[in-house]
Amino acid sequence: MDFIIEAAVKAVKALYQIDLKPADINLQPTRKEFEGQITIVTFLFTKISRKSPEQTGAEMGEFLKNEVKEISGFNVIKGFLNISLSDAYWINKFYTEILSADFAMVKPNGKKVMVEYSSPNTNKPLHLGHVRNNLLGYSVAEILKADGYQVVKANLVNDRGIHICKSMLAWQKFGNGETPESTGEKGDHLVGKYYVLFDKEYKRQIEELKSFGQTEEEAKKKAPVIKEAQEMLQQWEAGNEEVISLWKTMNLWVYDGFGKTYKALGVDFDKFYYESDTYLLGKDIVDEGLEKGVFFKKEDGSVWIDLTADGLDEKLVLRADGTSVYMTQDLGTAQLKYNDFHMDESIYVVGNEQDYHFKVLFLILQKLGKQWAKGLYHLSYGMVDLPSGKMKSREGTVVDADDLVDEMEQTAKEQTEALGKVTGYSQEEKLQLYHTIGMGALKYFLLKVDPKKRLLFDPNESVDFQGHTGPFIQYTHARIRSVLSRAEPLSPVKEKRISVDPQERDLILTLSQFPETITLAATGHSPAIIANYVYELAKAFNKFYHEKSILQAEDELTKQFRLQLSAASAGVIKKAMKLLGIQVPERM
RNA sequence: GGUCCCAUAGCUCAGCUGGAUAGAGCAACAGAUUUCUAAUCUGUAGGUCAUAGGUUCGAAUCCUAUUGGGAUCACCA
Repeated sequence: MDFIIEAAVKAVKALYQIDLKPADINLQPTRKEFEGQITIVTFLFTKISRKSPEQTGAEMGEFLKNEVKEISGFNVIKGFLNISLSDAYWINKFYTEILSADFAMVKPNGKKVMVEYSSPNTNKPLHLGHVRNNLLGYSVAEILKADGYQVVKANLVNDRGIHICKSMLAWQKFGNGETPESTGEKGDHLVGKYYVLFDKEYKRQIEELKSFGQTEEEAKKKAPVIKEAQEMLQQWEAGNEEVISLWKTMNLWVYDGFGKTYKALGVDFDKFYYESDTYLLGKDIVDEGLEKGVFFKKEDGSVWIDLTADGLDEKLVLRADGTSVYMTQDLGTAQLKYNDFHMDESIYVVGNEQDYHFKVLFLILQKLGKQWAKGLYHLSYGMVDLPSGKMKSREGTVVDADDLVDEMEQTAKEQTEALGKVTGYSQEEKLQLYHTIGMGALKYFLLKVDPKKRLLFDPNESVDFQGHTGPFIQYTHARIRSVLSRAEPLSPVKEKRISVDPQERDLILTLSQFPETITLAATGHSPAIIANYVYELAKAFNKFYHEKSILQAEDELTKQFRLQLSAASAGVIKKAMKLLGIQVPERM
């Protein structure tokens, strides 16, 4: 719409002899209840023109209409100049822009970005909170790709630490040699079961000690199982063969389980980092910081950074005994990742409870003079709550990711069967369809919301399949494909149509916004922008579909035009949904 | 207590760098199918945009304060 802005600048110059910058012109889409497609807000110009908004608008409208051939008409309501663009403009936009092979294909921008997401603990299965993380990370990566970035999807697996030892210990004590093979249980669930068992035993021992007169605090420290777990961690760090072997075995079980969940969710990674490899990193950065005077040492030997001047606190970066803390590790890992890929930007998809941590992490790296630190971004998202409150994996009160996937597929199956839509499907096709629809509903439900807002998930009410949902958009796609399958295959455009109906024009307008929407979503790191866009598109198509006949169009040229328009709509829907990690079926 | 985030219709959410009568979906009610898939479409009803000030020609949007909810301020990760 740059040509309108340019012309408006010209109009102000010609009418009122004032030079404006393009940024001074305020364009917005015309509201549906008014005639026109694009609106110039003219309140600003009234100061210049010293005339009423109505008169100013009318003068400018008249000038623009004469100046710009694409403008076919205008109307003025208060300070709003509503401009109608000619059919020829929309027709041309459709044939040359939207139907062109490279529509919404962005050229590589030469930038590399890393998206780190998922980052699970290997002591328990994934739950709904992880699902939000995975879907967000995957989608943001896809959106950045579509916007021209080279993307590295990374997963930093938290595979060591006291929490892992808890599962291991409980399995040793109560497991009787159980394996995923012997029980048929998914590996991550098996391990998670022992994590919960540990906690039960731990709590029992605490109560026991308390009954002997110990305080809660003492009991928590003295309970035999926690001591054993701590000992196990020390043995792990010392490289005790038996412990390492058990650790490897149980981690493999978990990875096998995670692999299945990732596959069901449709997410993947280019690079895995393991904390067992990285937990000792960062000490050289501590030395570097001490040298540069960014860090300082306290009497006990612990190393700190003073961030009070930045409105934050003093923060520990290395313990007195020389061992790492979380921050030490993350400093080291950030450097490692940069050394590996030299990316321009790096996005951490991590929950908002770590806002403070990342603020500090990025600030420290900047203070250390790391040039690449300015490309770091924390994509913070809100927690997923249940009506009953917070999810607690130690207590087993979580919405399990695998259960959720199953339930979604089951609901999709029930809905589909109730509608009688699966005649002529093979068993395999049915399962595939239920998966596509179930996941479409779940993914859309989680991604349409602004990431930073917390999300309330009611498992009983489940996820809707009607209205503003994934299946609604999938259905629109399927319906288009159905119409197209009834027509002859599309042939290259020989003759162009010369007029458009309002529904067609709205559809062309919406389609044409796809490229800018991708860029908007990429810069804002927000799949929600894509989700809301594709919903608008599906609605625009449904309206068109409802009011205009495609196969029974008035004449052959109109029919061809509408088929092309439908095909283009299906194409954009498919692409946009792919950016959300959602597949669209051919039939449903 | 310090810092950060959130608050829009009964419910779930949009509302871009300030612009028109604050929009969708669900739920409620009323309609549309001998016609390309009704998981659709059309209409009715539903709001003091948490509250109070301020900036502005104009504020849901920006600023300040207050209230409510959440997170964080670990030698846990």
